[in-house]
Amino acid sequence: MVSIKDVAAHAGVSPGTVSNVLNRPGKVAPATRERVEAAISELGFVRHGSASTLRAGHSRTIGLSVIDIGNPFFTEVAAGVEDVSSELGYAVILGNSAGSQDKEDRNLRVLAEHRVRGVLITPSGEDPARLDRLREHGISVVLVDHPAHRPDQCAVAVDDVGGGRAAVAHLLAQGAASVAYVTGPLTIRQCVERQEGARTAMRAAGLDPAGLRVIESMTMTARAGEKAASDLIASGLPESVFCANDLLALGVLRALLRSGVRVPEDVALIGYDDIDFAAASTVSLSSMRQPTYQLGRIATELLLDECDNPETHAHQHIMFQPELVARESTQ
Amino acid sequence: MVSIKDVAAHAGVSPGTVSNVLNRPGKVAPATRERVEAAISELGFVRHGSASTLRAGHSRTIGLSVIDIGNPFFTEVAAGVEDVSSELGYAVILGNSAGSQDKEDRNLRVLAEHRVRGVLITPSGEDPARLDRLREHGISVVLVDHPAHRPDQCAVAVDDVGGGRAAVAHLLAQGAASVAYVTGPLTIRQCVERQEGARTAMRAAGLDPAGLRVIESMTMTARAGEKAASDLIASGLPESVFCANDLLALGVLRALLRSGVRVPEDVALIGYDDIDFAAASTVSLSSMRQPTYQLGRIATELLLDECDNPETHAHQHIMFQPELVARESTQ
DNA sequence: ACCCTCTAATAGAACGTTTTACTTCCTGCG
DNA sequence: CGCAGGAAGTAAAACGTTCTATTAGAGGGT
Repeated sequence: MVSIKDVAAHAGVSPGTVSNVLNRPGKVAPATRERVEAAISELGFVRHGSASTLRAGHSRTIGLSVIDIGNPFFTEVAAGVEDVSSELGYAVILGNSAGSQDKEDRNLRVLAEHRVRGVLITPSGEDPARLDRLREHGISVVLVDHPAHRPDQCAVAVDDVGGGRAAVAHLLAQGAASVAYVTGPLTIRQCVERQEGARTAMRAAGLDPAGLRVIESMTMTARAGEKAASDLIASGLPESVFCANDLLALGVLRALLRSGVRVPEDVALIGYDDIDFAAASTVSLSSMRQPTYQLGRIATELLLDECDNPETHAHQHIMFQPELVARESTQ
Repeated sequence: MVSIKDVAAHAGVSPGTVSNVLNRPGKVAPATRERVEAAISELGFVRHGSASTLRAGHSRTIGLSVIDIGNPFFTEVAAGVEDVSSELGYAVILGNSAGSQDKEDRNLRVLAEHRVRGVLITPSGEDPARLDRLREHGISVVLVDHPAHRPDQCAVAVDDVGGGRAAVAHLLAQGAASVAYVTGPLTIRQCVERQEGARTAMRAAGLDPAGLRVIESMTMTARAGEKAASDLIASGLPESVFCANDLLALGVLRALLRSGVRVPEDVALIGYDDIDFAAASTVSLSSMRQPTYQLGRIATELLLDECDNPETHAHQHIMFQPELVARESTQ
């Protein structure tokens, strides 16, 4: 394996000069630089990242820990993260917590061992202590799709209360007099806040928020949505349904149409996330769009700014507003 | 930052012993081991992975380079890769080539610098030279969803010719007398091979393979599928349509239904990949299922076996058969 | 001619592990 | 009693970079 020394010997300079060519090309005379660069490509030298990290004290790698890489929401976030990182020459180590705190802990440990420059994480629980431990090791943390735990920390989130309010306000504006909320586990922050928003909208419209019918599923999949819809049909349909994500909504939609219920004439339906398939389903689905890709991009930019410019960096708590996308299922 | 030396001092042993506790716990007396372990957790020590990699000459990291992380197909592959890696204590560096050779090259370079143990890649082009360069640096390469370039290499693929044949054979068996093939760019190996399979099936049924109507789109999205469907409607509908992936098929389905064409009564329709949404759409979509998650798992197992047991490792070329999943859209 | 500054390059230590060769101590056996 | 052999632990040399201090040389101003 060819090292910096071999390059140095081949170019007739010292290893330090080669290092300068690599890291501070301005510091070395043009003629020498060219000679070194020729030697590099001639020998096919590639820098040993670990040696570099060891000596320099920091790596050009960040960690990304998400809850479910199979969920289109996180996939788009990951795409944003990957794009920015790749532009700035950073590598991304991917961790999938699959909702398990254990797995998340294991992943964070791996990231700590790699001495990543920073970590982007959508935490799967509400315990900030594990993240504080990372910070003690000098690893910056930026929260994604989650409000900040503490002031000296960046976070990029979306207003879930506002989103829930807007979704239900839209249903009510379309003339619905009753609303059901089909949701995932109410241990998940997002589900709870969207529910809270739904109640706010009802209150604003002069309805009793206690009248919100809540159907809670353990998973947030289309199958769970179908199940929820049959519960609704069995116990009497509301005039409108708000689902905590689009997968649930697509399941509800399918089960309703199967049973001869017309959407939106009999029941208006709105989802959340605006995944690609929402627009493509047969009765196109209204939804709350989140700037998913941007979430990933901005979080990464904040993280890398915090790493590369620690003295000028200002911590930011960014809160996006989701955007209502009205389609056939509500009009 | 606490190092192995601090731990050694705190436990009253030498650094070498701490290293042994970490890497070969059997070699150290139980009493000492406990003392060291206590020191480790007391000081909150985490091993410096780069130092370890530098000295040991190899890392516990692999690279994963895919063509489009936004595509559910690759997402599921990634989930399989991540699960196996995480079980065996390996970290995964993610690279998204987005179909660009340049970006793929950049990603491979980053992986080489990180001295990853191996690389899993779905190559975006057909040039094996770049991958050979990795091998010269001692990095094992396993191809995913792509046949092997050379015998001394592992590869995990799916029979795309067979899949195309089975899909079209199914359409013909359902009574269709004409077939259109809606595909992505015919520079993509998978699209070409599925087309070849389709022709084989026609030949086997006594039809002229030249009668296959081919509609080629530049992207493989639902939108492209809708466009393709309007082309078909404008120029006269075939009795059946085979799509190179499910996103195209869902777009075709939607456009057809919108125009009052009944599926499957007027036109039978089959997709490819069997993504989750295929089963969830209003007219559920027939498709060719690929063992996507398994693809990721097995490729990773092969790679890590090649890395961890270089002497006993036997290179394998695995070819899965896709499985026909018949749903409403073809019966 | 002398001192000062500036540029270009170098030597060599340091980063935190792993590993090899070595010491020490114990145990069992002839 | 002496000695082989194993177990447990240590000291010190790597691994391939980066970085600090240092040197050598080239001008430039007085």
